[in-house]
Amino acid sequence: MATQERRQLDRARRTQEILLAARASFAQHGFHHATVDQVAQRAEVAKGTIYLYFENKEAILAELTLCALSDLVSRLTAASDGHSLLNPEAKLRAMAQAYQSLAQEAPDYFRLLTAFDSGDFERGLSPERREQLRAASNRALELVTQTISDGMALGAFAIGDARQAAGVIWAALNGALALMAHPVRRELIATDANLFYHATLENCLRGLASPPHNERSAT
Amino acid sequence: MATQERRQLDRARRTQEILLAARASFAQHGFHHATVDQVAQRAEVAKGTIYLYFENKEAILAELTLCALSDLVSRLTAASDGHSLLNPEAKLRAMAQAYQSLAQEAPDYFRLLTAFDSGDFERGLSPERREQLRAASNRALELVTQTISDGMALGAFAIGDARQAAGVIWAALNGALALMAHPVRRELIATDANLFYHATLENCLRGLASPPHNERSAT
Amino acid sequence: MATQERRQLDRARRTQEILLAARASFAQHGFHHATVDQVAQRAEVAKGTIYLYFENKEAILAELTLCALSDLVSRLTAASDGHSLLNPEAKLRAMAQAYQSLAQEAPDYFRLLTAFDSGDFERGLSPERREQLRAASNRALELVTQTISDGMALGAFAIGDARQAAGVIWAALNGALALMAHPVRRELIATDANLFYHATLENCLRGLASPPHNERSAT
Amino acid sequence: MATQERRQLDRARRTQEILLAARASFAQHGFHHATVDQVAQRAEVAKGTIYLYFENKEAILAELTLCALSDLVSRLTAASDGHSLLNPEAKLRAMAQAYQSLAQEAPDYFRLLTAFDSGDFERGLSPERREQLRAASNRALELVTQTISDGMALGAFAIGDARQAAGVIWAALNGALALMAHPVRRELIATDANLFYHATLENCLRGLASPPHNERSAT
DNA sequence: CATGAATGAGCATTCATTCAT
DNA sequence: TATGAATGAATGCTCATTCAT
Repeated sequence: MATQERRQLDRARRTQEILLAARASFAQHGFHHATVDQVAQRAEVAKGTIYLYFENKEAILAELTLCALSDLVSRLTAASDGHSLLNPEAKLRAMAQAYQSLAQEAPDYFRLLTAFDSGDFERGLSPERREQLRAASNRALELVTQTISDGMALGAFAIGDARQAAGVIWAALNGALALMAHPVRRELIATDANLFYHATLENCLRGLASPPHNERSAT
Repeated sequence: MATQERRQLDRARRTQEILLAARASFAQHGFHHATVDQVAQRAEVAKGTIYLYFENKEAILAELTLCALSDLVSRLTAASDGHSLLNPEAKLRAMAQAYQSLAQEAPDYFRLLTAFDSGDFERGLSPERREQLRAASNRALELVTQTISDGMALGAFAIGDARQAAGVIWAALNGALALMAHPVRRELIATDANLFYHATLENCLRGLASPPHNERSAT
Repeated sequence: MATQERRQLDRARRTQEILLAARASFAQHGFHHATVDQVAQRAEVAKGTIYLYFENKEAILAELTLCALSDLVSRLTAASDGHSLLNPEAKLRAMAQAYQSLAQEAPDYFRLLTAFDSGDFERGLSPERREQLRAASNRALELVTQTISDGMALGAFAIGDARQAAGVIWAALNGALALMAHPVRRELIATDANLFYHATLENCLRGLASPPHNERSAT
Repeated sequence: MATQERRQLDRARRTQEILLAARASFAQHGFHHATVDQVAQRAEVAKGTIYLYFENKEAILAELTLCALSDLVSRLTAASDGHSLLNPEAKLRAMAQAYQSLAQEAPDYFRLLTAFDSGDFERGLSPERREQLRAASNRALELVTQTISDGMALGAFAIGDARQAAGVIWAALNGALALMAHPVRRELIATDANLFYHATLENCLRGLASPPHNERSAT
């Protein structure tokens, strides 16, 4: 029936409105200080309505994080698809840029991912949600891993474990973005955020490409 | 007067007790969920007394973060001092290990640093506190920067900006520790935390050492 | 028109369904904690529909109480009809047993009566409802009163006011059932519920039968 | 130290004030509808203060119930002590009168007892509280039981189980008071409350005194 | 008639901070 | 200086009731 379709559309639209409002509120005040009242007000709904669409304040956060991850995967996929298999370095650069674009264009989304990474909220997370988040994260990581694998096959990367290497890049870029996100830190390093991100990426890539020279000097 | 000295000592001791209690409480429940009551109880002090020593709950956090930074600087200094100027790579490895040891031996301190990095609390931060935090951070970064400078002078590192390079390492290691701190992430990358940290570090070092090969393929 | 009849039947059926659902919900969670949502769900009706059949949550309760009273009257009538006018004591015993059977077979109904007796809900009771409840109660009491009157006429009971005596029996049995309904109380008295109820009844009956001996010793 | 004494006195006084306020509020609106705000306002304290003295809204109720039971025990004891062992009937009458006086002079207390009897609140009752309540109830019942035992020894009562008989009286008087507490019920029985209570009591006493005549007609 | 989405007042409870002693 | 009782604003969540479709 058309009515039912309409219903579902309405529901989806309303859900989106609430998510949007929550996203803004969380970004502005941080998850802990944002109140459900604020979200409701911004979404122009009654407070109770929120609870018709989400079980919890935390559920909103989880959903939002999922959206952020989904956004990330989209960007990474697009970046990956836009480059030849034969040039894995270029592909990685494109993906890194996609990551940065997320951080710049949707900083609130990025903060959400960061917050999730830091394990700040895990209390009221249902197992299914947790699994969804894990799966989405995995999709993102897998894209990078695959690219590195391709590079290894081509002899472009002198690396043993592709997935680990993907993690290393992820970690480094994460760290770079986190550092740049904080005024005090940015000021400390005294480099433009873009440049710094770029420098981090290139350092990683050089590291991937160069053979593991003797670490005998270690320890 | 001896009385005054005594007073200052008492005050310092009491301050330390409160900080210790707060550190434990914050670590156990997280900053937001830890209550001043708990801190007071653990410190065996009346709640009001807390406010004689600290302006705020946030001020305790700031002080604690400062302690954490100070701890970090100590460890880095010790690591730096233990190695010859002539082997900057070894020195960097030692400093990285010192960083990791902080994260492992004083995870609560490390979480504090991470939380500060993520800009989670800045609301009630007095300008002086902020400056103190900046200065301490700078001291830490400077130690790394200096080592890299030395390496550049020795020709060991093919890098332009030592401070930036220090930042890159910092960012990467930070990212690695952050990722490994989260069970879901750790599981995702499927590598032992120590190994992953080590891999990240070595990748950075290789990146520092290898000359900037052609980036023509970059966008 | 047949349509109208159909309508009325439908309405009645629906009303019954809702009442049944409410009865179960109220019994399970207690009136205060049962929600209209639950009732609606159990009745397989939309929440709004409830309000087409009942003005209020309280109105449902009132109606249910009325049903309970009606059930009681039925049982009492049956018990009364099953015994000869010539043996009023046996009749009273039968009626008391009917009362107990209600409490045992339909404990939710009985709780409703008890709750009504305790005056717990009177807020949103319309005057008509109140009158209906009074009338039904009166019917029940009248059956007992009549039996006692008969007994007085036969000389079996040495009592002045039949209605008052009926009230006394009612009160006593009520009290017995109430006491036995509470685990703590039952444990306290340390008697089997059935036995206790029986003892209460027999004590009442002995009281009815024996002449009012000298009360001079009373204060 | 005098300070500490003062403290304890203050605390006790405040506790009493809150209890008094709660007692009034609960009586006026019923436990479920009374709000902590109301209690606080009536007690002329801030809402938070309530929670310094009581863990819960329910805890207030429990304490209040305990007070009510304590009051009851006092009255029963006084009534019991005022009469000779040699006249157990008079003693029982005095105790019944004490019970009634509680219901009349402290109807809110009595409602509390009734509510507790009806098992309305048991959710958040700590085991210790429950035990306290049981113990107090037992003390009350024991006073009646003892008197009946004495009467049995004197041959005044033709009864087998003293404790059960005490329960029967308790139940009957409870039922009488409950019935009289409800306007609709009182109107129904058409007797003055005092008279009805008295009639119930005397019927019980007659029942106790008269030998168990043949129940052959039962069933 | 039936639906069920929307409402928003209401509530118990927490906790950082103050201040009289 | 130390105490800890008092404060009261703030918050997440519930649920009876309404009303547009």
